[in-house]
Amino acid sequence: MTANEDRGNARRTQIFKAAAAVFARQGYHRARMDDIVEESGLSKGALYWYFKSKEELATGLVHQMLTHESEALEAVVSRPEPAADRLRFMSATFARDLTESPEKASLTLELLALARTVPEIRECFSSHHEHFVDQISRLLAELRGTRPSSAETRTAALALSALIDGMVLRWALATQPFDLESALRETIDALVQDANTPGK
Amino acid sequence: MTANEDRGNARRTQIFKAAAAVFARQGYHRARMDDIVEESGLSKGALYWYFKSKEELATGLVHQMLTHESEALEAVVSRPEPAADRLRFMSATFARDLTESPEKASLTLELLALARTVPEIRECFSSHHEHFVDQISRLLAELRGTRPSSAETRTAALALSALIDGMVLRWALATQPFDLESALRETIDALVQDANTPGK
Amino acid sequence: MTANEDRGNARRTQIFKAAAAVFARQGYHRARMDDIVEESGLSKGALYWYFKSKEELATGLVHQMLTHESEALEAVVSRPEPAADRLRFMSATFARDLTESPEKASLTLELLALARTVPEIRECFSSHHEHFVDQISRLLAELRGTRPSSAETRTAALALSALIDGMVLRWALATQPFDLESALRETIDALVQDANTPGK
Amino acid sequence: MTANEDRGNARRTQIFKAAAAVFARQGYHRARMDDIVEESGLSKGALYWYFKSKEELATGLVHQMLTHESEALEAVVSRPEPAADRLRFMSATFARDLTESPEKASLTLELLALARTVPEIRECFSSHHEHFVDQISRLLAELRGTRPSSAETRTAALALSALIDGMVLRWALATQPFDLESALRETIDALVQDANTPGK
DNA sequence: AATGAATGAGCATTCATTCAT
DNA sequence: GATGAATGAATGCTCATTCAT
Repeated sequence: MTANEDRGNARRTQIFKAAAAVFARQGYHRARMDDIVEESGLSKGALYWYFKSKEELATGLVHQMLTHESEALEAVVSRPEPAADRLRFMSATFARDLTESPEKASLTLELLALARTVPEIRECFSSHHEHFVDQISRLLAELRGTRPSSAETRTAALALSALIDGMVLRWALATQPFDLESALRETIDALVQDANTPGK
Repeated sequence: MTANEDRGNARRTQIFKAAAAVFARQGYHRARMDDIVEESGLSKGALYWYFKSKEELATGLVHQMLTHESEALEAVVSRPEPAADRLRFMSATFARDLTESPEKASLTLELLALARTVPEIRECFSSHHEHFVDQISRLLAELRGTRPSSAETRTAALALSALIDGMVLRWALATQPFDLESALRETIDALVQDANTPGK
Repeated sequence: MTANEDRGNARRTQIFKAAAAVFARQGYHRARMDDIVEESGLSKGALYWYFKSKEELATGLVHQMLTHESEALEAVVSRPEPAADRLRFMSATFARDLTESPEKASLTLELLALARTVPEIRECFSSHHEHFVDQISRLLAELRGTRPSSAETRTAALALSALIDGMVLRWALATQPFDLESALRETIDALVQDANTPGK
Repeated sequence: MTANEDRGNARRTQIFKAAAAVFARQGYHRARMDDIVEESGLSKGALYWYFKSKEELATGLVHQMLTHESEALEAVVSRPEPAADRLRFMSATFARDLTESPEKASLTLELLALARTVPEIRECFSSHHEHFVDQISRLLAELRGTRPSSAETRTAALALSALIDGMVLRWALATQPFDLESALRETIDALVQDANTPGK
């Protein structure tokens, strides 16, 4: 029955949202299933009806989050504008999203730590990272006029994506807050300029 | 008595070592105090004689680790060689160290996640990050002939240090292992080349 | 649902009974939650489902015990017989109850000691003491033909209730056992006689 | 060596004082040996040099306290004044002492509860109670012109001593403080008056 | 599907006591 | 006699998971 499936999906989404909030706030290990139950407005039985365990819930959440993010990234990369603009747009979108809901960075850090211990989660992040590099490679290839699969381009793409992650990490932990968007923009601008410099 | 202090410090070091191993292996939350007790060869009472709680132990460990790391970095940055060489050397040392003992990256990720929840740990990382950027700024300033405090230099330094962190993160989580040292070297080389390019 | 409430109350009663037995036998501090769990036949989780902590369990137990005792006392005081008879009856009932289950005195002493440390328990005993004096005042007032609120009557009631408590205390600790009922009876008889003596 | 013995006794007294303070404040079970160490200004080793265990320390303390109290009582009872005055004086002294240092009542309640569990302490209190009744009997016998060993006199003495204990108990736990001295005085006065009444 | 009472293994921490110095 | 670091059994409480209803 589609009606049932719909309700099921709605429930799952509801639970993911609650779990995301609680994990971001308290961390995975300090989050009790009861906290998620309360946050979600459902009952404990319901929660266990949809997810067999806390770990499975976390795994599902990671799947969902990274899928969303990949899709968003792909949407940006596929736009018709010039590559440089798309790069800047991507970075800005990314930064704005996190600035508006900083708990996302927190949550991601938490789930990254969890990835060390839970192979399935690790797999998710690992392939997401690869996908991320692929997309950035496409952009950089256009920008530099190289093939996306060239070693140089992939190295640059890996560097850029690592840079973004590292910047977000520092931003999330910084005691003296700084503006993520401009920090990223300045860096990207410098790199894009290099890319256009003949001889590069 | 210095003898007592010495023994006390030896014990603390012994405990830090055990805690580092156990946290790296199992993560902070899955690590039981009994595991650390066993790993350290001491008794539970001794452990609690030196650290009031698991959290205080973790905090102490972070202090110690980051202090060591800062000192190591400073030693490298203060060498007499040309800035570019020091930069490469730093990156190589860093990469080799992690490649030889990959559990360090694991441990750091774990403790970074803990920083979100434990203010004192967060403070440690935050100031360590700043210190890191300071040192890189010194190197880049020499390299580019600018002042270490110039906005451009600091932005570049922030970017570079973020890049290193992000790269290590990806390396630690990658399902398909890659060579951290060469990945870092290639990136650094590219950047150093840029830096030497007139007009930069 | 009333069915659920009923079961809940039954559980609570079951736990109180077990806790009373264990506290009486071992004292509050030497009683382990596991002992109460075993005595109650429930599981540890169930116990903590109904009481958040050992202290809350003790507090609840005191509430229940003193409420019961107050009601019993009130029932006796409200009987239709002459005041002197009610006084004797009360004392005899009290003594017989304790003689039959001496652990009650033990338990009360234990909880009194706890009252020093736990404000809520102290409050319980304090107001129970006041209530006790009120009831005795009613009896003595009838007996002596004064108002229950007259200073003399209240002093006498306070004295009498203190006397009963003190006697029970000595009885509970005496190495050479004595008969609580007759000790109380003789004292009360002497006092009642005084009360009837003209000029009092 | 007497010098050593003296120091030993001084130490013991010092420890008793500290233990009394800590037990009164925190109760026997919540008092840690370390608390007593700190309060006494001695070291842990020293404390265990003089007392083999916490229980032995408590037992020794009870011995000391009750011995003091018995001696004080005996001193009062042996005075040359009329029996009624001595009775009043005893009660007043008793009340003033407690009012000035209310922690004594707390401490006694705590140790009474401990008596339930520790036979030696129980024995102490039990014989102290008997001694107390003996002394009161002497007073009442003089007052009433009976033999101290007559059943009536002993009953009255038991009642009076129970009354005092019970009153102190209530006073120690009362939420709404009352004046212990006058409460006792009024009661004693009433009883003394009775005692003088012919026919009693 | 949903509820929430019940389960019980797990764990951080405490603290009386010991003992090498 | 005195010190205080070290010991380790003991224990209150948590919380993921189950299951009768």
